Amino acid sequence: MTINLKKLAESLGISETTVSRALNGYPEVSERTRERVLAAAQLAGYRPNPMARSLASGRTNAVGIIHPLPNELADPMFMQVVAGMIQTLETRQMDLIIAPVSQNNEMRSYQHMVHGKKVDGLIVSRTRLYDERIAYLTNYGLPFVAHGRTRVNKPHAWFDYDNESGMQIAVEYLLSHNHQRIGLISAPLDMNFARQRCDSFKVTLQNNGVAVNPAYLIDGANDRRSGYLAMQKILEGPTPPSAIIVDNHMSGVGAVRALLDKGIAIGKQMSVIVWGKMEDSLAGYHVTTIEQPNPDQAGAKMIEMLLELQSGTPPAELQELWQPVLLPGDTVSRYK
Amino acid sequence: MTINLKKLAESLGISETTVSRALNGYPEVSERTRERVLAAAQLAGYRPNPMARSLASGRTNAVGIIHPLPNELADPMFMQVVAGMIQTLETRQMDLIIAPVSQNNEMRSYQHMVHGKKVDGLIVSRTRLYDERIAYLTNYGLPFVAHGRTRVNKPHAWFDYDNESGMQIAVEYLLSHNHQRIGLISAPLDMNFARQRCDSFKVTLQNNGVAVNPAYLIDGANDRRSGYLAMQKILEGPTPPSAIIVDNHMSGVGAVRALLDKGIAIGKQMSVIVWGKMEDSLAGYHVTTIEQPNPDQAGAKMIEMLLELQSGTPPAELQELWQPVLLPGDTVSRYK
DNA sequence: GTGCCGGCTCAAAACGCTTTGAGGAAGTTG
DNA sequence: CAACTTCCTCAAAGCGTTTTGAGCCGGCAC
Repeated sequence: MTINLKKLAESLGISETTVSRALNGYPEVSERTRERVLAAAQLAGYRPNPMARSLASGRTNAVGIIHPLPNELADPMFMQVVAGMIQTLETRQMDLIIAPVSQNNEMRSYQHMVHGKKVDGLIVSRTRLYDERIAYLTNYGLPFVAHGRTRVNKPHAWFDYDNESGMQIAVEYLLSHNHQRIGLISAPLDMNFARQRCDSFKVTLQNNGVAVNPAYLIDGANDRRSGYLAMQKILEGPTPPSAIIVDNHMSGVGAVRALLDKGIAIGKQMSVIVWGKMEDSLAGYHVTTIEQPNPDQAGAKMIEMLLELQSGTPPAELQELWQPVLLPGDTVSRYK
Repeated sequence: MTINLKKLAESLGISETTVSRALNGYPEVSERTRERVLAAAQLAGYRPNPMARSLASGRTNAVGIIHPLPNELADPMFMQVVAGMIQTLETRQMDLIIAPVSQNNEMRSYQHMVHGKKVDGLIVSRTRLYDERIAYLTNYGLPFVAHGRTRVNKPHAWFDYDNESGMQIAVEYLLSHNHQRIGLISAPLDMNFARQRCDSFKVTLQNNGVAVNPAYLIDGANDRRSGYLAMQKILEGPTPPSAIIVDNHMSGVGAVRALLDKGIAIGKQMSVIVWGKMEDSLAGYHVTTIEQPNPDQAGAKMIEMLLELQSGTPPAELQELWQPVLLPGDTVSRYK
């Protein structure tokens, strides 16, 4: 049926070894032979069987990313990161395998991928404070790059945007606009990014001599509904804040929606900063955001880090922190 | 390092054959032996190597779905479909592999997956009128289920929502609200769903004695920006329509945004129906929509169809058409 | 007691590739 | 011209499974 190495070798009157080497660019093959082989392979439409290849070589030429459904994939920024990864992988003829997974089976999925030797390396997204997955991968010895840091004893490779400085910028921006009562809507605090942002939020306020009001701090999920509810709850208090920071895109969409529903003038009655690009989807508002620039390059960077890891660079040397920036919109105004 | 069949068999003093059979539930193994094997495997933490398994058996226990980046994945309905697929696959211990792909390399990706024998079957999403992918898969003989129909000579398995009837419902709903000048914003017409909806749009109008005004028909991409521009263009005409149907979610978001920006009262000055769930993201409006119910069950159904296909059911018997429904919101009012 | 059948088990041959270790044919050196 | 390289090529041994075909053993029918 399909053509394989053996047939190809036979048709050329050459051994399988030589053909394999010619195709894979090994130096111990004469130029003349290589050309003959390549031409014949091309002509015959030969494609090596990846299963056989991995079985024999122990490599898979694929990197994986395991993703909780369905929320996460909806984040436009995440998709751009993935796009960047793919582009980098394509140039190296490697695959990206996204294994989506329903909430609870996450660890099972990791074990499956790792133990099943489906991939040479893994991208771990949305790191948690104490991350079981990272402990597992470290222990197993499979190369991986974490999208976000985590608290773990052995150093690992990670890529992250600076959550602390980003939050500091946001808070100080609001302070400089005279706001004193500032609220924060967080993703679950066992996620590392949420924790870091929350901590930085508190520290920055304190450093500026502003007391933190616990009633202004709400953590939920990172989805629309949760953002909506959080905003509702904040508005119900006796003295609502004059400005709100939302630490993730999806909750941001929900929170803005809650304000709209309550008929509150965004940017006038209530200033809003959301973490993550908001596009132009929000009711004519151009939301002031903390952005993580160049997500596609971030994706590319993570893949490059993974490849370096595979070629022996120690994880401790592969840690990358990029700076977020504040992008002013029309949802923050001076408090009077 | 890791344990394999051979070691397991040795430790039990049994042949590899028998162990393999015991684990895979073949009947030619005595109950006593099977129990011993299962216990030992469990204890040793044995997991068969999927590469070796596929190489030997020719099966992969995985189904694939190739997805253009980045737009498509952002559609919330699509994510629900995927979630449904995963759940069904999990019960059968199978994997879903999403291979994201940058726009142009789509065919290359298909060839890679198919020829590379990475999957036992494929879900083809967003079918086009004349679909190269489907021709390729049909020709190659790999089982696949198309999400959407296509024009092709050999019958294939497909799942679809009834585009014609859905559009008919939408148009007649507007007609019954006294609208006569009705516009349509379409996804690219080489996509099957867009074509069918557009055709049905025209037919329904004509059947009701209303002439089709070509100036009211705009097709673009299925993304936000395109929807925004399309709506702008429609509004610029000398006699804009009094009602608009948008045939896809992403364009719908953009189109509504355009109306907001122009300060046009949605549901009063301009009635709007969008195809696909709009959630609660849109500026306080509850958009009237044509919905495709139970997307998760749709995903499950598609996987089941694929499995049936693999066990020999002819493709012609695996064609499923579900009915969309109109969900009234507050963006359509009676035309006076 | 012979023949046969059913229930278990096994050795060996795939599956399609990579990699190792060996070796032949030139070319180079003394 | 022998000895040593260097360059290229090859046969064979894996990689970890599944699957095929054969064989053994006990029981049952004649």
